[in-house]
Amino acid sequence: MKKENNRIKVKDLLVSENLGKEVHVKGWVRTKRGSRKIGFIALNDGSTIHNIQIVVDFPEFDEQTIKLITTGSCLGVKGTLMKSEGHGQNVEIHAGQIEVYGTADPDSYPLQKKGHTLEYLREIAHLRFRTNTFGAVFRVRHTMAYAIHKYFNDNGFYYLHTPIITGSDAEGAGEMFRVSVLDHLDPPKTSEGKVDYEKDFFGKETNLTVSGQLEAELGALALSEVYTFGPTFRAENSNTPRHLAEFWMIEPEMAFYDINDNMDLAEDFLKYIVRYALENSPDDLEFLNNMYDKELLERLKFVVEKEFVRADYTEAIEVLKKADAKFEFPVKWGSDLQAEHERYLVEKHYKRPVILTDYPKEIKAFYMKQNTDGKTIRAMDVLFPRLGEIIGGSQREEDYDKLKRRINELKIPEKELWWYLETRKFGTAPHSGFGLGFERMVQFVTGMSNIRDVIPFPRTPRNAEF
RNA sequence: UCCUCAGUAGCUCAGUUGGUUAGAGCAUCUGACUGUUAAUCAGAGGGUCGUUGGUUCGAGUCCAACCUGGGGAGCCA
Repeated sequence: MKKENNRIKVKDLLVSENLGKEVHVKGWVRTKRGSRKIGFIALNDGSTIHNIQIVVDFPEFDEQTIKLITTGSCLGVKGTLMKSEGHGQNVEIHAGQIEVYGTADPDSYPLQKKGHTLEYLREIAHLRFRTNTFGAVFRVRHTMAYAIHKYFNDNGFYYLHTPIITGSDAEGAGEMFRVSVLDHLDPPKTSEGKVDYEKDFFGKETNLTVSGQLEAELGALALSEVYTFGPTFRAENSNTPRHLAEFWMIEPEMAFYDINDNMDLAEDFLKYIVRYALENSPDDLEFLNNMYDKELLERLKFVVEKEFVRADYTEAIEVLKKADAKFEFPVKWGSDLQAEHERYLVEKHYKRPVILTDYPKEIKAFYMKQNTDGKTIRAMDVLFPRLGEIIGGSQREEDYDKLKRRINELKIPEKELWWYLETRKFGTAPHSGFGLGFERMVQFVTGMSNIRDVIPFPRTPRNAEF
């Protein structure tokens, strides 16, 4: 790879053995301190959470130039890499030449040397990358995204790009964002007075996808093992630290996997991502551990090392009924588990991640494979500490008649799903899959408590800034 | 969407049962200092108290609505 004009990244300089050599570094000023004659600049270029210290003999430089070096300004520095005379760092650069690329007026630059609240930084999301915290979070996010692709690639999965714009609301996963080019003040109308989407761009009603699963299934029933990893949209009015209107979802879909194979994959996959982050982002995770969540590293190691507990829904209900805890919502077979129930199972009872299976069919989606008892389906939810449900998946119903009957029972427009049903008509196969919300996984690994702090530009109700 | 807490200087906050001229730390600016580590020390500037309306002789403080943010819940990933 061609490198730009001999610049060396801070990450490499900090472990460099080339003491006494001339080096060129570029980055943004975190702090400047010192006296009349000597100054110290902490410079960061995003390659690592650590800064390189630039030592400046002020009398050797033009006073006007020195004045431009303030917190947030951008510099290129040529100088000599030296063993540091001070404590706190091994090496430092004694500046020979300083070029100021961009100034940052200290009076109006919104970031101080001192820490800020996450809420304040959220308001300046265009600049928050320049803080230690967000540098760490987004480096870890990248590492995890890479780990996901690597895991699937190494295991023979194909990355399938499912559509962002969809013509069906089949899954019923939530409220959708409509995609339309019609004049919303004066749309064309049908003779019945409704909006005439035949006149719209696609000739039908279209929305932003809520899930790539159904399309992924089509791929799996030919390519055997596929996964999607892309943006997903929900127009729900959810105001919580765990929900976004636009988030990234990972959805593997595998032919010939039953529910047990599915669980094995989910557990192995989650452990792989956590292990990969621990091994490849140790500095960033250590920083987050020290600053925000003292038990973070311990918890991550725990997840990697311990086997997840597997239990079925009915068992979980029994545990909850016997539980020595007061719940706001009643525990009853047939109703969905509430957040408090999930938390009790994971944090109090089993004390490790839990995979729950065989839920009542009434509370789960139409495409899940029905058990022979006529009451439950082969669904599995992976429950994590702090977050609750992090993965939802199932073996899919591969029987044409059963699937069609369920679609009709739930009054889902069968016509819209003709293509989905055809896979069960021609060469159907047992298959399974699951969905993982990427940001929730990043939350778990970074320990950030608000999901808005693990995606660069969060989209939430009444907020689409940047 | 519901419950709950909050909104005062650039940032983080204090502000007593309603009472004269609204405070602190940090940041910024000026000065001092030859090795600092969120440097230190001295001084200075900086406010329509979220918005609108109301109660009152008098509102940062009480009331109402709205806006914004945090936490919890629902919906979910």
